[in-house]
Amino acid sequence: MENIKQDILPECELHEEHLDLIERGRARLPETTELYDLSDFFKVFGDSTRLGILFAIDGAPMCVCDIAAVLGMTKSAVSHQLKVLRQNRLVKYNKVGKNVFYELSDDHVRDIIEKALEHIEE
Amino acid sequence: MENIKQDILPECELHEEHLDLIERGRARLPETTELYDLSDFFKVFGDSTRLGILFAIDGAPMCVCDIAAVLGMTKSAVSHQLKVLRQNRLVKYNKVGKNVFYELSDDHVRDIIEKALEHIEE
DNA sequence: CGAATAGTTGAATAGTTGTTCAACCGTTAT
DNA sequence: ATAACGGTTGAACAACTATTCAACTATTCG
Repeated sequence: MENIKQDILPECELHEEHLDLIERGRARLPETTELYDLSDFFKVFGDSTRLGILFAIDGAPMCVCDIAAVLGMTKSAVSHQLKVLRQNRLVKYNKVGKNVFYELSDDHVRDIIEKALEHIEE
Repeated sequence: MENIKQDILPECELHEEHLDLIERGRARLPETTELYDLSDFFKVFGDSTRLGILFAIDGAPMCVCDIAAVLGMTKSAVSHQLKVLRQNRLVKYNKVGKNVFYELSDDHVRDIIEKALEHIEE
């Protein structure tokens, strides 16, 4: 999902103390793939439509049409975003007749959003 | 940062039960502006370079050049992303001679990243 | 002073992303 | 069977975003 950029020569003069800081900084850095997984995860929450969907279905499962009505959007747009949420396992669904009811896949999702809300209100 | 889409007519047939579901869904939905603030906040974390910076400076303040060396990127690219982190008050800095040392603005940032890491490892 | 280094910035470009539109599939009801 | 509805999908387009490049500021040092 993103390009890899590694092992480019630093452009600044590297005194001993800085070399030490760089060494320590590298040690704190997670694996590249983990960094990408993490940013991809946050990207899912970085869209107001997807957040809206998560809030809407939090507590009561809803079908696509009703989610679209709640958000004031087309079924298609909502369905596209539900696909993203599905792929990241943030929602689960079950079909009932012509309807597909979506709900939060677990309470973990709620936690993450609440933590962020806390930070914002300050 | 995003377009507003509201009060579009729902396209699906609205039986009474669905009207009730929609009503409840709307009640759970936060204010539009709050939804945008929240998604904007997550967007900041939705980039591996910015996450890398946050991990790198977590624990020890670092100057731009050293951050660039840790990540294997140019100073310019790092500086651009530091600006985003500054604007969202996730980092603070102080100048020492020619260097600008950046550090995490508070422990809240750490918490949020850890919560997400928990969710991913599963 | 002038040269060198650290950092910032704006414009340009390439890549990504969200919504729309139209076509499609599956289920239900006539 | 066929029409109608709920939902999904792929292509296209517009808007956005991250990196690069070059130019710039500020500070230090000779």
